[in-house]
Amino acid sequence: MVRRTGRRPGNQDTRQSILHAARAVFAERGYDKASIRAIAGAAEVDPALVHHYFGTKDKLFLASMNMPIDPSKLLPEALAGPRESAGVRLVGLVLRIWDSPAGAAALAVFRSALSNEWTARLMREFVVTQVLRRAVTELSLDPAEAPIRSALTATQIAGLLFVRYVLRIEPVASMPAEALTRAVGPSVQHYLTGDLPQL
Amino acid sequence: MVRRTGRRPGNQDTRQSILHAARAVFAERGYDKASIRAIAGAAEVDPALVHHYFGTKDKLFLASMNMPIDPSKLLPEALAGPRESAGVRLVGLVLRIWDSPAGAAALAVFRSALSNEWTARLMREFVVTQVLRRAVTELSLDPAEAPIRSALTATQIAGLLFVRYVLRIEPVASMPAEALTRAVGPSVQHYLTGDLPQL
DNA sequence: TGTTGATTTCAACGCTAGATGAATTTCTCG
DNA sequence: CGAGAAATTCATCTAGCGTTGAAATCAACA
Repeated sequence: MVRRTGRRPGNQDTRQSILHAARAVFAERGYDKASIRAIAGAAEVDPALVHHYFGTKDKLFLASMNMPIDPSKLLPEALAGPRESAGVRLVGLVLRIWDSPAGAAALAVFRSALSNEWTARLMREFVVTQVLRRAVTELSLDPAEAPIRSALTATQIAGLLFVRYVLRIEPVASMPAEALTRAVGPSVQHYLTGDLPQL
Repeated sequence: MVRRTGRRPGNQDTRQSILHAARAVFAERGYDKASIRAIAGAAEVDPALVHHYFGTKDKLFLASMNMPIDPSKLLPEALAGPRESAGVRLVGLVLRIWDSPAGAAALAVFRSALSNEWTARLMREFVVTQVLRRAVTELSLDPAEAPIRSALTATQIAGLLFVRYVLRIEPVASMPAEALTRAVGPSVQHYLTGDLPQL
């Protein structure tokens, strides 16, 4: 048994404070404009401490995005049930996530995806492998049509998030999630299981 | 007639080169990551010259976005015709603009809209006052329903642009515009003139 | 108490950014 | 030509960034 002397790990509140501050600042400003100094300031901590705990800014970003949402648990839950209402349930799930406190992390990735190339790649891979591909198998779509159906679905959902949370165009910005779900769900439903025009 | 002595204005090539370079770099990198130095480099010009002609970076951005597209001429053209196919024509117009060389300027605003707050406001005001409001009157929508209809339309179109030109998710990224128009047009049409669920 | 090692701070490096003002070149006209 | 104004360049300022390494602080153990 290795008897370690010296100060025991103790105060890891600060590590958590930094993570919380990082999520908030990344969500508000996006990856590039969120400075380590600003995050440290929000956590009332010295900037160097951030590096001491997380190394680089990249790693901090990944660490702060890591915990929040697990689509492998949420998606099947939303997609299970009648195929005819999967679109509505999917939109509802997305809005519920984004409106929740955990949605800050998702918004951070979204905001960062335009200004920064590697966060865009991060988001693209996440969307494609964790969301779309999963939805495809869950709904047992025709493999030939699956890519186009999921990409079209992505257009409607991405646009919804863009207008509601980034551009904040009214009345979409402050509508209750339920009403928005009823309005947008059918379009998604159509992309998932409706007739496709000849391409 | 005022006869000014000294060197006549002459070489305005450089001013134009700077504008061209600015549009290209802004479109590729977005407002924040497009540096004056990079723009000057692309125009093969000293960075200070850019300031000499345009003052600040803000003004350069506005100047380079100024000429390209005039929605007051294009929109009526696209919206005129049967109401039942206005959605398809609108999507077709948008894709034609973005695929054209002039679309670089539009893409610049779009890319910049997430990373920078005042460019987002710029885009929001442009979209609301120049596009949506115009479309509303052109289609003579019910004033009570107009805001929600145009905002929903914005979600679908913004998402389409986001997935096709920013995230570049296949197959939407490289589909011919016509096929995409056929796939997405009906959704837009539904938002413009279809039945709205109770809100 | 004094050693130890984790926690936290301090000061600084190297870099890039937008912006400025003086200096220099280049052209046109009297 | 040479004066004068525009076009263009040069050196530089200030500010912020991520990052680093050494120093200081602190709590638990021997």
